[in-house]
Amino acid sequence: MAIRLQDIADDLKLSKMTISKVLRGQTDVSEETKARVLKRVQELNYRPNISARGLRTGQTFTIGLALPSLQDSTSAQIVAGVNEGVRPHGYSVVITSADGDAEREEREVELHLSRQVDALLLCLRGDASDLPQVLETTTVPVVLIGYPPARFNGISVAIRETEVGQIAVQHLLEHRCRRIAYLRGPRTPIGDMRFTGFLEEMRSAELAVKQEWILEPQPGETGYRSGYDAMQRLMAAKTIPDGVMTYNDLQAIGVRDAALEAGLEVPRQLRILGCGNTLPLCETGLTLSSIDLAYRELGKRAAKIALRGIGEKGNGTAQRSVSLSPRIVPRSSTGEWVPTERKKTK
Amino acid sequence: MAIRLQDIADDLKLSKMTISKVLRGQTDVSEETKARVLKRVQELNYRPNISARGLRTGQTFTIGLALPSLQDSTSAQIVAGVNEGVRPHGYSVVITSADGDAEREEREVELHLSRQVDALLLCLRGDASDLPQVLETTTVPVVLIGYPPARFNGISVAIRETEVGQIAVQHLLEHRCRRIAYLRGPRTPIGDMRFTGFLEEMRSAELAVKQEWILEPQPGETGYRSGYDAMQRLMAAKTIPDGVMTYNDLQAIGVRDAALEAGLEVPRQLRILGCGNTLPLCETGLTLSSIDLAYRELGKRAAKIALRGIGEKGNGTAQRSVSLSPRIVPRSSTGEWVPTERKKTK
DNA sequence: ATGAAAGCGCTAACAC
DNA sequence: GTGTTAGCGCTTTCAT
Repeated sequence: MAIRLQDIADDLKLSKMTISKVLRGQTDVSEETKARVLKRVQELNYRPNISARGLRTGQTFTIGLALPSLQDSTSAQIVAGVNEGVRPHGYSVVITSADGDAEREEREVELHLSRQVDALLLCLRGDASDLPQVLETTTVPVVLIGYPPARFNGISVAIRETEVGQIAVQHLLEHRCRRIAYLRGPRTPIGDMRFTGFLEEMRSAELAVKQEWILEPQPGETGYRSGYDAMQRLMAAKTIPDGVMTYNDLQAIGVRDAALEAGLEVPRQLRILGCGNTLPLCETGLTLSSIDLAYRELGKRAAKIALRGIGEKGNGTAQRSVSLSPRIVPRSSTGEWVPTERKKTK
Repeated sequence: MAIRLQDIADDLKLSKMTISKVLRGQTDVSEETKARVLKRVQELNYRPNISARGLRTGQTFTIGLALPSLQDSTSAQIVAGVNEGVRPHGYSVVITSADGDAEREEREVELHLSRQVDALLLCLRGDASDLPQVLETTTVPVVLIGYPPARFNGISVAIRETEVGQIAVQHLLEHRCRRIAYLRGPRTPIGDMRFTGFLEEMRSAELAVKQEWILEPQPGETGYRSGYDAMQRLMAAKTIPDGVMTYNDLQAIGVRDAALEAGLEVPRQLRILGCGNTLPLCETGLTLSSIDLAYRELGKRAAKIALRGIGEKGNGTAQRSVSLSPRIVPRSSTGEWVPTERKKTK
């Protein structure tokens, strides 16, 4: 077994209480004993047992992060952000993944509660319509990451997904697009919100939304191919759009390739805007403009809010939900046509 | 406070001992009480306090994962793999990141030990030369992910990095390359091993290794630009290579772009092999051949080994270290020149 | 088949 | 300043 408080006490002929006090920085200990204790603690490499402390104090200094999956880059960013957010406060993060399974989502939450996490960060599957039932009978602070299901009235942090559609249209308009096509994502709340934003902004710009320029990929098909296929369909029509916005970056690359193969000039004849800013190919000749979704920041904010929520039992200065605005990352696929220019290295 | 064993006991007019037994599947309880207990446990939504259990049994059912960073895709894959590996055994994973800081690496380990993790998975910074000192005074099973520093004699799991260099050369040879260039990564153990493998295989194929075809990027420069610049240097020489292998995929894309811009035909005149298989652009016209490093599998294996190590106190059936072989993922950048062909969708 | 007692390592509350 | 007592929620051991 590891070394305990009692061991130090015996060694120093003190009571373990004194050791405990020193370790927690209580002031009612003489400088001398404090020094002796600290020294011995160092030497013996003592490390407090957090389980025991947690049992006594009711705080585990652990927060749970329940994710729908760990495969996608979104999750990875959230994980990084949450870690960053809790670090300054000495908290640890326990991560679980439901791997897209609704039932497991429920079990995940149970697991975290069982572990007595001080707070729970919950990120539901994109198409989840209900909150895990377990949450109804619990008192730990929960922060939802992403959009909450219907009747949820707790705290949540999310990206303003409608703005995604809005700024996309704005950006394309600024670059003189008038015939804008939209490659929808799946029929999830997020997909719908982006689309709503798109429609709103098109309307307020008094631009026509042609039915055939709104494309919907096959369910489960949101990869490169769906973008490629979509662009082919667009080019088969009488009028070809001069701007395309997609649900994610991979689709945008598909759109780009289909367009280039058909001899279209990008961005002169067709401007392409991806979404997610997930591709690291930022310096390629024809670089993809995209929309940054700030998931990392989202995770960080969620963590901060949760941590603040731990102190104030009931509601107190009740935390408010937060939403973050997406941001256009302009690159050459929506920019002017500039023959690739590079700095010489010496 | 949450609901406790005692609450159920009171409610059912039993002792908490009986409840505990039922919950842990002991057999010396009558079927009838068992049923009653289970029912009430469900209704009251009881969840055992794992801290308390851990305090008593000495097991926390938690394993620690200490990473050097959370930003890169490698980490994300390891995280996913570890999670997958522990799930079937009811373990949870606590993740920490040192964010590239050597001192924090030490503190990370301390944190995990303080949390009484049942095992620790440790992934050191690429240029770490020493094991955290804390480990010398601990007894929890440690599994090192990646290559161990010099005098480490514990268990580790790693990718066979020398094989990376070897299979790269083999693959290029099979595709009739004879003038092979190598864009080295940083001077880390991993970078060195890959290079060693490269040299070995070149030697056994009796191919010349020209000094000017071994390129080394500026320290800290392993992105797109370093590949682009490297290729420009290669093209400035008298003889241009007919095959290039890089340290990562982004560099390979840089190489590709520089080559294409200069009018070289890829793969006919120049075959390019990346490393890491990290770019999701698998379906673009000119797709990048790469080497899959199986970090996810690595994480999974590490977890499994650690879990097995928990039971067997001392050494027993002492676990052995494991290494995984990298795998070529051939695509068009090293393949024959095939004009992009695509299936029509109906 | 059920339960009482003891204790895991720690800290809050209160002596001295 | 320092030490004593009690107990967090659970399981191990041993009576009944």
